[in-house]
Amino acid sequence: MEDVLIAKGGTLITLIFLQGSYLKLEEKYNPQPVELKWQKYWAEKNLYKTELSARKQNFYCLEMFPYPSGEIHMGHVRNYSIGDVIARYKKMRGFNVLHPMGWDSFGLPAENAAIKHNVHPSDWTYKNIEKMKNQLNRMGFSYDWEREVTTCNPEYYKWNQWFFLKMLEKGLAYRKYSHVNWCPSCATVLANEQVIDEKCWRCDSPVIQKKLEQWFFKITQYAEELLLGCEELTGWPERVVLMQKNWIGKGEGVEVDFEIEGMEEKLRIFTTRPDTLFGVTFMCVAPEHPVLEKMLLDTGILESLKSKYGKETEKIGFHTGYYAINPMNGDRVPIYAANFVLMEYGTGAIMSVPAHDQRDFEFAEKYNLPVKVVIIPEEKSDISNVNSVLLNEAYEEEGILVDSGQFTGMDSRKAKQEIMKYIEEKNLGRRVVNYKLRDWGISRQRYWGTPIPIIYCDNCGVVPVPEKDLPVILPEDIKITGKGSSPLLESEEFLNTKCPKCKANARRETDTMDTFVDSSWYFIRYCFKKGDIDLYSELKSRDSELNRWMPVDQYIGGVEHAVLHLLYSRFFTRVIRDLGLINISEPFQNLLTQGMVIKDGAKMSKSKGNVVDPNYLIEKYGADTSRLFSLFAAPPEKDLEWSDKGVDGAYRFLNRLWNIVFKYHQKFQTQPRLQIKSISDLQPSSVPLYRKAHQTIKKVTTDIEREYHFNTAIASLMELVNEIYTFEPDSEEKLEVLRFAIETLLLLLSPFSPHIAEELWEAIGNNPSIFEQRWPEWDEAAAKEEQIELVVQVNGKVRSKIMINAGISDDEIEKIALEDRKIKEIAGSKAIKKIVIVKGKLVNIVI
RNA sequence: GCCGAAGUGGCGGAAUUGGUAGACGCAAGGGACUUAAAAUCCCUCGGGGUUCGCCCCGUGCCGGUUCGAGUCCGGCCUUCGGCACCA
Repeated sequence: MEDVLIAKGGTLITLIFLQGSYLKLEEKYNPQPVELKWQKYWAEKNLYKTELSARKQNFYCLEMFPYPSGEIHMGHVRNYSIGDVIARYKKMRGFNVLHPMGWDSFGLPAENAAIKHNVHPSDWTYKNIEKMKNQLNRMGFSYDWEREVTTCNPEYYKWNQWFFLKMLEKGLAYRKYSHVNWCPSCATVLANEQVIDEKCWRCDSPVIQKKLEQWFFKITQYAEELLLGCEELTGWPERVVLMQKNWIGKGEGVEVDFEIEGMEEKLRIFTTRPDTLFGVTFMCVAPEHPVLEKMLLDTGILESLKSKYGKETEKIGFHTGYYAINPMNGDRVPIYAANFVLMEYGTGAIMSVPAHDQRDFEFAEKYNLPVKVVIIPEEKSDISNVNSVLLNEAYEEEGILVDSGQFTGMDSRKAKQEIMKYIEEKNLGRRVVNYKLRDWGISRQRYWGTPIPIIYCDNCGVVPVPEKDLPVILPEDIKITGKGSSPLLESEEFLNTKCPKCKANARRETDTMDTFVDSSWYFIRYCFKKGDIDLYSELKSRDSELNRWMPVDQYIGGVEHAVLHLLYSRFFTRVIRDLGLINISEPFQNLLTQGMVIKDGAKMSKSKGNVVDPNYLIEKYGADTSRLFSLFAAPPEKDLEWSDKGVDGAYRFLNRLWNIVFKYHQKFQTQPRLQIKSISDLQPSSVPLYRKAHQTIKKVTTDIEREYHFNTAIASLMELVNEIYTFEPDSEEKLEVLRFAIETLLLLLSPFSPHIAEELWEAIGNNPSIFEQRWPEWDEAAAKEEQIELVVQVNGKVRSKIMINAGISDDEIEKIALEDRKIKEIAGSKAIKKIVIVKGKLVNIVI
């Protein structure tokens, strides 16, 4: 108490001398030492360790893990800043927060680096992980590294192999022939991204398609469930859900069997337009269709057609010489083989209705095939001879059936149903559902991936590696040349093994898994601590860690993963559910897809030379400024236009904050606290800042809760700083109000710019860590304005603004408005038709 | 082609449920401080008019609903994403 009196007397120096322990704050904001100081403190205190106390609610905050390229980029800074704000905010709100990070560390770039720089993919990858981990820590992100996941670690990919075996048992993994991109010159398989303009990325030779036997996951078995599950994705952006739905691509229709003249076999087609069945003038089958083999055609023509299969824009085909009979009307129509018919969808054969399908129309024009109109628009239904009119394009809309036997005159919607019924009754076909979704090919003819745990034995055939022998370790002593077949084929030690069944000599599968397998369940792995885990025992545990944390409460990542990664993860979660490991189906409750970081109107990329290096930003401005700007410049889901000047602005803001705290921090350290009980006890000049502080708590809190609108939350923090700058603390009470405003400000700022908040929090006499503080709460009475500005409109135009007391009655508002000098001038003697009053805001006088 | 999102000052953006368009920041202009500059602090800042009181116009374009529309409805235009022979 004596100390305080001295301080009030103004002899601060004496006080410091007496106490000898006040905290020193640098006069100028120098971010680097401050940030390093607190990063060290947080690490030593293990502040981000995940806790699981039953008293608190759990919150799982997850950001998409990076590929360890060696350098973080602005996209990471943005993604992880968003996640970090949420994690820190939730922690301060009293949740147990799981906020992990890891490495999607298998994949092609490591092999490319190996070829280019002659380093082992493993060394290259782990070195990169170390570098990036340092960068992420330097950004001050609050990860619990005890749960770090590294997918290229056998401890992790062992479970990829385990899931593979489980799926094999359940018939969800199978082998079939499939195409790969093949470069004849490098004699190697190419990934899709290595094919540029149908040429090899390295040697420019044309890429050909080669058929290899490969492993698939039967995701199509879950197609309907994945589609239905979309309805539960209420916390996802609608467009992402829509993209998922479109990707699954459910099509309801009918399969119809057409007899082939002179063959036992029937030709089965799929159509969603049974109402056009009477308009069939020819049939088309995919070049791969098995019926073609029985037709004993010229293989040369067929092969050339196969080479034009798929992506060609021009439609090519040839007549097989065979004819089919339309079961509806007995029409005899030619069967063509055509490059535009896909073997993978439906039955690989179609009925062609050129009058009502644009693709068939183009094909018919090219090969001079007849066009038969069977549907006409309702408004033209009086035209008598429709087929004498030449079409310029197919009529694909619905309409009225003509020339369609007993169905003539029906509208197409009804006809669809009636014809389907007819087909089923007459046993000509059946209703079916088709999906665009294909099974997931997981085989990659690559080295740096999870070995597929399969052994090929001459006696026993395809033999799965027994679970007890997992993991099948990726051999380290290999040579990567980029040419020739997979490096695993060259590794005798890996390749040669014994058959687990008959112990004879056998070969291992040399393909590795698609890296999407790794990322399809890493969020599940995070629920356990680092090190060897035992999913077997999890199978038996009812109240497992897994069920306590899953689903992810908030997932944050780029929209580029809107389909594949998210769909595969939803698939895996269901498989894992069906194994009995987890009791939920949807892994991600809420999804935030952040926008790209743009500079000079284009996505940042090395080739465009418009990249901003986060290292440079950290060096020049520090992590707090980098984080703050990337959160302030745009709301998270929108693209962010980079602006060097804007970064200056964020830095300026933190400097203003620093300077104002520096000005008062010694006073706060020595001044005793006063209790502010309620806003009504304050002297009038204290009220505005106190009120502003409460309003800011409300604004920041609701902005975070409302779709994470950090940009407006930060704007309101800036407003509070501006208000603090105009405040003169010339009394003890006002100094206390100032202290309250600054403490509030630091608490609210802490998730965004954690280091400076922590430093200033300590400097004004509080104990660290600020992250052990509770998030502030606002007092509605204090946040409410006493006086409001009443907007007075006449016929919807603003004519006057009057300050009134909040909460006065409508009658009084009306009276005040009509007595206003300006309103009298305008409204004058005119008759008032109507008066509309919006509580506390506006009055509109209609004359 | 199909599906989706978005168009607001010189720029990034704000306006939460149909109720003051332009919060906050950047840039620009002016002033204070300084021998000077930087930094900092203060003021102005959509366009046009003005008797300096205010008035008119303004959220891609055209129309509609409403006392009142950036916001809702109908029709266009532009930009950006996703899918693309899926029968």
